[in-house]
Amino acid sequence: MNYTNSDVPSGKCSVCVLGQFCLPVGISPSDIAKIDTLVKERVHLQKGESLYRHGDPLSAVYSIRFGTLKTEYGLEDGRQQVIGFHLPGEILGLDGIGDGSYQSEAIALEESEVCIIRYEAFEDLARQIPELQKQFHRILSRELTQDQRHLLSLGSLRAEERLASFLLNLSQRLAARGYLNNEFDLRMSRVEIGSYLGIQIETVSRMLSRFAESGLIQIKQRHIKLIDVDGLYQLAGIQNPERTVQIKPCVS
Amino acid sequence: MNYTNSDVPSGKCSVCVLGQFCLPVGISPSDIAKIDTLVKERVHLQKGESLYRHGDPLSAVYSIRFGTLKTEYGLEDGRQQVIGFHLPGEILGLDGIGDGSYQSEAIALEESEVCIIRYEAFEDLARQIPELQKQFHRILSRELTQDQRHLLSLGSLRAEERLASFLLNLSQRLAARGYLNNEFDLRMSRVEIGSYLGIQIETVSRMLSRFAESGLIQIKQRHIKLIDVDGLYQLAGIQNPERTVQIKPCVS
DNA sequence: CGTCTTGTTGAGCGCGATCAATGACGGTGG
DNA sequence: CCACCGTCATTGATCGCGCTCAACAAGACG
Repeated sequence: MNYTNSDVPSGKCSVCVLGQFCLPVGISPSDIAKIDTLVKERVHLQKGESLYRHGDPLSAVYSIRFGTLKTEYGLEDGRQQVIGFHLPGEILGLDGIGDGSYQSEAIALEESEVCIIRYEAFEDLARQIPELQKQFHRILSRELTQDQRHLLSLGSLRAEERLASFLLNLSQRLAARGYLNNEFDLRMSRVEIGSYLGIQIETVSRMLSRFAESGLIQIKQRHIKLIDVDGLYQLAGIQNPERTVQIKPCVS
Repeated sequence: MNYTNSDVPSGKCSVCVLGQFCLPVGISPSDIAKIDTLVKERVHLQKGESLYRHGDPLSAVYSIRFGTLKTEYGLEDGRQQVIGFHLPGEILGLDGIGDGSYQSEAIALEESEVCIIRYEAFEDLARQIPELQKQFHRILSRELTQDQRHLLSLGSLRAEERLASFLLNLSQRLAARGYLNNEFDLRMSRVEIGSYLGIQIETVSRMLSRFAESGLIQIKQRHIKLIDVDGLYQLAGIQNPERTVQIKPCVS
């Protein structure tokens, strides 16, 4: 783990391109300057490095500047469950607030960098800036919703449907960040996808091949291209939200 | 749904026996008095009634005074996943904060009563009482941890293990509230347990019968008695936390 | 008492797990 | 540069846990 204490412009929230997805949503420039004083340090992680481990005392929460991380939750017997994959602008370490120590482990899937948000100081600042408090609550709440969708997937969907909704969820989140969303690289291995979806890697592989055969996607190793997005939505058991938006104006 | 606007003593947080599990943890009596002015209304629910539905605009979060509720998350095609079972002192409706409308539906499993916590006013108060803010964040964070355990269960455990850890989790939460924790009534149907655990009701039934045969539990309809708690922990793939506590002093 | 809902138990099947072999890269050293 | 190796992914063959379908039992309720 490589700590960087940086006062260069790119280290400040006020000029960070992720402002619209990260903590500073809906906050006035003068208040963002206050956040700048709070978020001064960053951590640089190589692929495979841990940001925090289960049981580490909570001192900070983290926002991803670039890169991808996974969080996983382990059993005494060694079995591990991947809980989430995390993209730039997302906040990590929130499960440490409850009991003062992280419950999961966060590991970089590629070279990544995260901003350190000292938690004590952050809570103080959130009390001073109502919009910051609101945004933090929104982030926590959306994290809950994301986990609930994940629970629905593991509890009620078949392997095929889980994989389809996983790909679509990833695509949506990439799109929200302005990345190319119908063609991207999977930063996680088949093992990690399988763990996340509660299925075996052979099943992941087979389903991806089947999707490709059906003309829903193209896949070469970890590079994936979504061809028939509507078809994927149909498979996932949910409607394409973009379609819903397109149709609404016509009926109302 | 039956609204009650009550100024009787029992309606106040300051005298509520749930204070130690609910919002007012770690808050001074004078500050609890402020919470009293916020939490004046309650809702009385009959079995089967909804507290809120998916899409309802968020106006409040709720704390359970008595009774049990389930939250579930639905798919367009009708499939539903039970996300959680909720006991007195727990906060409901947190998934509505993210986008201003509830993402799940909360339904009473028995006659229940919840306190209405107007959300706007609550956020204001949380800014004035640092300990209230801290406690709220702890509650949100623990909710995340609970969901993560649930994900581990659905993603990595076999049916038998899921059921064992479900029973133990319920038992722990009942114990924390001072209820009898080795003998209690399941407030939820087999269908609801099955949905929660991502297995079919026949499997729930069979596993319970098997547990009873093995002498781990006694069960008659919805009344359950845990006989061999350590055995259940072993089945669930986790260690009995009470044992860990007992052993620790010896080795250190 | 019959009816309806909820839970239990049995029999057979199928989805996805498991075991196994092969293929595709990427890195490393000769 | 290619040969070698380790890791990761794909594909096939077989197995088994849990699903599905079905019949029956036990309460709950009018």
